[in-house]
Amino acid sequence: MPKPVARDQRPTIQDVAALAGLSPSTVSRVLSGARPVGPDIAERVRQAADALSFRPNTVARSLRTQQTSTVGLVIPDIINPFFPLLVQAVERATREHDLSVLLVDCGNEPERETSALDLLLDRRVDAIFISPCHSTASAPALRSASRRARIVQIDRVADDQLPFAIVDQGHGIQLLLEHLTATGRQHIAFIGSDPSASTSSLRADAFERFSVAQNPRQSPRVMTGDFSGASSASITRSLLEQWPDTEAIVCANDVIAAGALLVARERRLEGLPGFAVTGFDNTMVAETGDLTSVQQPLSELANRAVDLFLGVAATEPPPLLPTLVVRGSTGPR
Amino acid sequence: MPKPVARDQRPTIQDVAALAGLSPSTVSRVLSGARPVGPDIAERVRQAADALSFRPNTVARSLRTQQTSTVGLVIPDIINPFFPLLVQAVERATREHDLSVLLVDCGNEPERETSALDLLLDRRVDAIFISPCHSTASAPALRSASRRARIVQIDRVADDQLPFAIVDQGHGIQLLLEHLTATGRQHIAFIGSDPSASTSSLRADAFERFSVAQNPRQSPRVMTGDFSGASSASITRSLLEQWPDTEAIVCANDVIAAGALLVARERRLEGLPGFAVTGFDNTMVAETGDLTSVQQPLSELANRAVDLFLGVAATEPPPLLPTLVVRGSTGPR
DNA sequence: CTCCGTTGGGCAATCGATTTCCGATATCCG
DNA sequence: CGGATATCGGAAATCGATTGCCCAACGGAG
Repeated sequence: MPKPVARDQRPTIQDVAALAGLSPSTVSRVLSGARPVGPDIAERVRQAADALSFRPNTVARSLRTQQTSTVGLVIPDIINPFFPLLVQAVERATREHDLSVLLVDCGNEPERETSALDLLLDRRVDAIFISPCHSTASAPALRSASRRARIVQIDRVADDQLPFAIVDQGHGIQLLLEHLTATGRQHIAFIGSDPSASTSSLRADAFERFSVAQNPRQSPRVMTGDFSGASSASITRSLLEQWPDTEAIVCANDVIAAGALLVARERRLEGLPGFAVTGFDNTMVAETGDLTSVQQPLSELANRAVDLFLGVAATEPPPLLPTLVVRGSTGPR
Repeated sequence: MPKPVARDQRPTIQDVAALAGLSPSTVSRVLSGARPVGPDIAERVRQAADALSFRPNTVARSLRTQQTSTVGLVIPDIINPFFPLLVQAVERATREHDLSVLLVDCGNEPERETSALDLLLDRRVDAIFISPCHSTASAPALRSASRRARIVQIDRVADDQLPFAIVDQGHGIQLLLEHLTATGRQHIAFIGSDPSASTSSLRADAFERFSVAQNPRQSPRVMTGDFSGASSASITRSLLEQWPDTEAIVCANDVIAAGALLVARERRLEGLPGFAVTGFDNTMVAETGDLTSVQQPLSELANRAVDLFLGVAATEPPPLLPTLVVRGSTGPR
């Protein structure tokens, strides 16, 4: 099973010590700066070290120091175009602290999420950043993992007793609704996505709340359920049958919005020029589809997650605020 | 700097041995099956192990066995919607061999790619899977890294002396051109993407080749350069100024195609109903944008990369063939 | 009944760094 | 100048598993 390829041996700290005529302890101290070392000796060590182009064995170090300088990142589904953005942000933020990212995609299945946590714990990662795939089913595994390593929930939350870094979803919805009403849309509907994701339900809740506040006599126009790309076009059509005077549709994410936009285009051709569609997350899909969307401050989110891990930040800072990105899908035309 | 959080100690193999009244060696052998062990003793070990819910320390194991069961995956840019697909495929394929993925995104910068390789080598990954961000600049670092660990190039190639797993790009272009001519398009143009990616230049080359073969008297209509989302619309417009009778545009990837499609839609409105646009990679952008595209067999690609790493497969198997996915962007209408 | 071979358990070395403890100088002060 | 105190280098323990080697027990063959 393991490959028998003979690669050349890398020098160890012993080799460096031998070449410099010093002890391994001294070499270690020079290289890690753990304790002051005489300048001439330090120089000798450095010379020997890069004569051999020595690089310390991270595995041995991890065993001794009980730190792997690695964080696990568990995400629901990397095909969901939001998560590449999150992965990128986390990767950037952790790199600044010399941490590497062990990525696991659980494919939206809580059981795989659980085994991902086990895997990462076995690997003794210093922390696990997780966007829980299910708002309730993910909680027990999270809780039990939290006894073994630092857990930080990011973007989504399954257990609000554990640390989390999140963005204010309601504020995003508010920005969209303000934009839509400011551009003259009165009757606005909402198409949701997988309600078992905490962010989705927060978006739907926020829509209902603002919708009722704005128009108390009318019950909010909400389609709840999980509408991925393909089904969102048909759900849009049935929405428009049910409420034909709808002028704008707020979608729970960009992918759904893209499907809705196909229908919207038909509408526009049929003489409803002002019809608007909005997405959420400002993913590549929003960019390429000319969709108005909401951008989450992902760098800050990732930084906050790192701060929580390091114990720098408090457990529950006020959530971060997203911003609006206006594009053609809400244009007047 | 390190967090002082006191987590409970995990039991070691010594603890299990003590509880079972046996030696660590025996416990190890039972748990790893390295050597046959008496059935009653084996049972005693297993009981003790899960009484303590013992999980072996992967770090210690790695140090001893000189294997980390980890592969590094270096990608140019996770925001490019193709790479999430690749990451997913690699993650799946490696999981089946109990390998974890250490992901590094180099942001299309060769220097960061080089330091990513160093990082992964320091971490003693068993193999590095890399999609080199630059067809020439990436080569030296790859070559030198290959002396320390098994390198497998995946999707893109920078050094054809090193193992690689790739898909036949030319065949994808051929499928697109066949489809376009079969649906009645004669004058077909091409918009390229970053020519320093090996796949991009292969796609452009293939287009030129087939284009000349089909119509020897006419020089191929090719716009080369790196046209990301935003600029692809304007490049499309200038293409159409230069060759006004163009009936279809083949784009080097889905993101570019999405931009071209915006222009194509204007065209259609202006009375050119048959105007077609195609993408490449069949990413989420193609799905949401209703783009005809080419799908690469990514599971097979990832499996082949794993086989190359394990030494199961030969160094250069014939490249895998992609398939055509027809959608609305090449419809008649 | 003896001898040899096999099976299976344990001791101790090992992987490669870090870190504790110790001792030898060097420094400082009264 | 003696003694307390830093300072700094080295020997050896340590992290937690795997594994080479030894040896006891057992079974089968002669």
